Formats: sequence, structure tokens, C-alpha cells
Amino acid sequence: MASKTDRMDTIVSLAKRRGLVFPSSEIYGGLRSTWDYGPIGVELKNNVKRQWWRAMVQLRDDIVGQDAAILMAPQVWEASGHVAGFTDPLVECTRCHRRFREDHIEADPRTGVRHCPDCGGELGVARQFNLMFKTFAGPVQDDSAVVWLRPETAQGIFVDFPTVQLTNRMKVPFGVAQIGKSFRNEITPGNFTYRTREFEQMEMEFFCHPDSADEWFEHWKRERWNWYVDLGLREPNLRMRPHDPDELSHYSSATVDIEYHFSDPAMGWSELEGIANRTDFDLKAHQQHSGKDMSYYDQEHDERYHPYVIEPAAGADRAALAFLFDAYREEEAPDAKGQLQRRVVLRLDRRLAPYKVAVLPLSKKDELITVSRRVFDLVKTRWMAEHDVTQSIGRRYRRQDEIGTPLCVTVDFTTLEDDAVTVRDRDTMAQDRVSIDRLFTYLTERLPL
RNA sequence: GCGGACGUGGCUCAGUUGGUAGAGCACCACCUUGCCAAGGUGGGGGUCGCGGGUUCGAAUCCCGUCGUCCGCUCCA
Repeated sequence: MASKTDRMDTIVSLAKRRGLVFPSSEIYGGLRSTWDYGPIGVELKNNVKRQWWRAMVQLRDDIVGQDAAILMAPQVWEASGHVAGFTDPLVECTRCHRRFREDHIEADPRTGVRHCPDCGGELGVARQFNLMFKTFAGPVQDDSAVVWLRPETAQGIFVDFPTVQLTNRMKVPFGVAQIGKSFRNEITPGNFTYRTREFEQMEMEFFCHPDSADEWFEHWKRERWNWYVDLGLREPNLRMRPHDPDELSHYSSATVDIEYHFSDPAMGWSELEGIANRTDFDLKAHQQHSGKDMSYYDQEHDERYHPYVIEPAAGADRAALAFLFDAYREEEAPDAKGQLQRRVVLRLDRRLAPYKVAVLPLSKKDELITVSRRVFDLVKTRWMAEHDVTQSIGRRYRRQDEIGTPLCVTVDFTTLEDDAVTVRDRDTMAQDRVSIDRLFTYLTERLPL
């Protein structure tokens, strides 16, 4: 039984209290496994996605982006193997109600009856459990109108491979990156936003020569590891875990997970991202099913082949959650009387912080608010910022600490005379006096893109 | 989906043997203070997850349902 002091409870409570993330359709009692990102949460998640895009697309000459439709021709999922391979036949014990995958249980050769490995009870009839969401396109709801919600964004990249390669004159090796929602009808979602049926993926398919696939696999393992570390995840909380051969996806020849150690007993080491060698499985499958040529012609070496694909596939929600966990600190800080008080602070990397700057007038006096308002109007043109005028200055600092705002700009009575403000740093709690003229430059130097 | 626990204002909870809801924090206004939360005064907010039943009367009893958490399963 999880206690109140478990980190997940703390994070969920902070998320709700400060409007980061809360249950979806809550007025109707909520819908299992669905969460809404509030004003602060959407900034965090957008920043995660923005940093991913920056690292994968903006700063790489060999990767381009795209945004494919969620709904795709149903044949895509037959070709990809998801209609057949994404199905789990489950059987349940009639006595102890434990569930097993049918293909992991052997039937009694004489009677044909399957018995529960745990209690020996008889197992019920297998039920197919396809993890894809099924719906209908158009007015007629029959089999011909069936479409699926994509369970991964990757297929959009594979089917568009020839077009993107040609129209952008891409030469192998090159990659295509995409961020978007995917849907999986998980049997058991849970752990807050960690496993949900609707989730957002950040996937990149890197097309390379079959002979260099292993090399690129290693390259992307390093790159992706470094991405998390660069954005602040502490390395002792990260590890690389290779999949055993029997847990590999139907499309993969090798997969490594980047796992994060969540400081919650129920979660422990959990996967943030999988890096898979998808071989030429997908391109060949689509060529076979569509009849279209999905190969690549290397003019320089006069060689035609189906590229291998190295895929780093990350969860945006999972990454955001991990950054949140890793940034959360409870510290002691002296109050006005010098007494130590609890201080909750999100030590998020500045690039991920929802608000970069809070502008705070020392008091609610009109003359201060007029100035702070002007400063705020200046700051917000460049950074997500908040203007907070309510309650004591100390309390407002704590509020900003709690959502990880790196810099607080305070307008005080001296400002009216010297046109300077105090900038307070979230991490060091140090204060700099900065003239308003120089403020823009000062902030730019301290808030990396 | 199956088993167990739980569901009262934004949050944390109190509500005695069923008689139509309280507190602290938060929030809003004004005052005070004036650089690291919780000073004063006043104020708003809950048909007790939802639906049905029993009862003269239910937050309190019964049934269903939705949701959360813990196990079985799964993965970005």
C-alpha cells in the first residue's frame, strides 16, 4: 500500500494544485487513463517537445520533420503487422482469476484443457485483445468504413518515405522525425501520465545502409542518453536496458530501452524511450502490400536497396513526468524571522521551465504595479512570463519555486528612483540589481534556448 | 477485464446509533507589512463522485455505475 509520502502522490498533488495536469472530464467523474495538461503543464510538455525537435531536427542536417495524419488507410496496419501482431489472446483462470497470454500456456495433450500455472484451475476461453482503437470513417458504420487510430507515429514516416526522400533530395543515411498522438488500448493503464491509452510520441526513423545499421544503433543510443542528461536528468537515475530476444517487438531485431528510476516504489526503473533496429521490415512490408517500390537508389554507388531503420521512440508524457520527478526538491529555507521553512522547488532545466520569468511588484501600490506591468509587457514579448501581484513577496517567490520559474524580477520602491529591478535566481536565491535598460540582455544571457 | 481498499468545498480532513453539512489551508476584497509562505477585517464556494432504491427523512443503509489506488498483465 502506497503511503502519503510516496513521491508519486506528491507529484500528482503538486500537478493538480498548480494546474499542471489533472483528470480529464472530471465534472463527469473522469475517464480512466485520460489527463489534461493545464496552463503550466502544457508549457512544460511543449518545452520537452521543443527541445526534442531542436536536438533532432533543427540542429541536425541529416534529419527532417513531418506531421502525418493520425487516421491512415487500414492496409497500413495490416502491412505493419499491427492488426495481427498487436493482438494478445488472453485467458483467465476460472478459479483464481489470474490472466495469462494464451500462447504461453500449453494445453493438456489428452483432454485439450488448459490449466492455470498458479492454482491448477481450469482456464476460460481465450479472448482476443487488439491494442488498437477501432473506429469508423464516414456515415456508414460497417466493415468497409473501419479505420484505426494509429498505435505509433512511425508508420506515417514509412509510408511517406519515398515522397520525403525525393521531394527533399535526402540521401541515405537520413532521418525523419515526428511528434504526435498515438493510441493504444492498454489492458491496464496507470501510474498517472506514465501509461495512458492516448499518449504523445516523439519518434524518429533513421534510414541507413544495412551494413551500417549497428553503427547507427550505437550512435542513437549515445545521442538519446545524452539528450536526457543534457536536459538535467541525473545520470544515476538513468540506465540502458537491452531487450531479451523473447521480448522484442514483431518488427525489431534489437532494442534498447532508456529507463529512468522513478522515486516511487510502484514504478522504480521504467522505460522512457526505446531505441530499436527495425531492419527493413517496414519498408519491405509496405512494398509488398502496396505494390509500390519502397527501395532507395544510391546513385553514387549505383546500388539499390531497402534501408535499415534505427528508431529512437520516446514518450513526450513520460519524458515530462521524468523531468518533473527529477526536478522535484523539498528544501529548507529561512523565512523573514530566520526560521527554517519547507521550500518546494522544481529545479527544472531552464529550457524546460514553464515560465521563464515572474515579474513581481514588491507591494500592490499603484505606482509599483504600473512599473511592474511595464516590465512584464517587455519581458513577455520574448519569454513565457507571469505577473503576480497577490500576497507577500516571500509567498510569491515560493509559488514560483514550486513551478520551477528560474528568474523572478522584483520591482520595489527604489525602482521608482533608479529604474533598476532585483532579479532573484531560483537555484541560488541570489539577487542581482539590474537596470531596466539592461534587463533584456541580462535575461537573454541566463535563459538558453 | 478479475479480486481488494477507497471517493465529503481547489487541497487535507471532521461529521456521533440515518434527521437535510463543518474546520484548517487555499481563493477574493480592503487594511497592514515591505525581499523569501501561513498579520487583521470581511467575503465567495459543497444537492457529500453519479444514478436508483429503502425510509416520514440518507453524506451516513442497499444495488448499480464512474473514477482512484494496490495486485494479475503491458510498454512510448
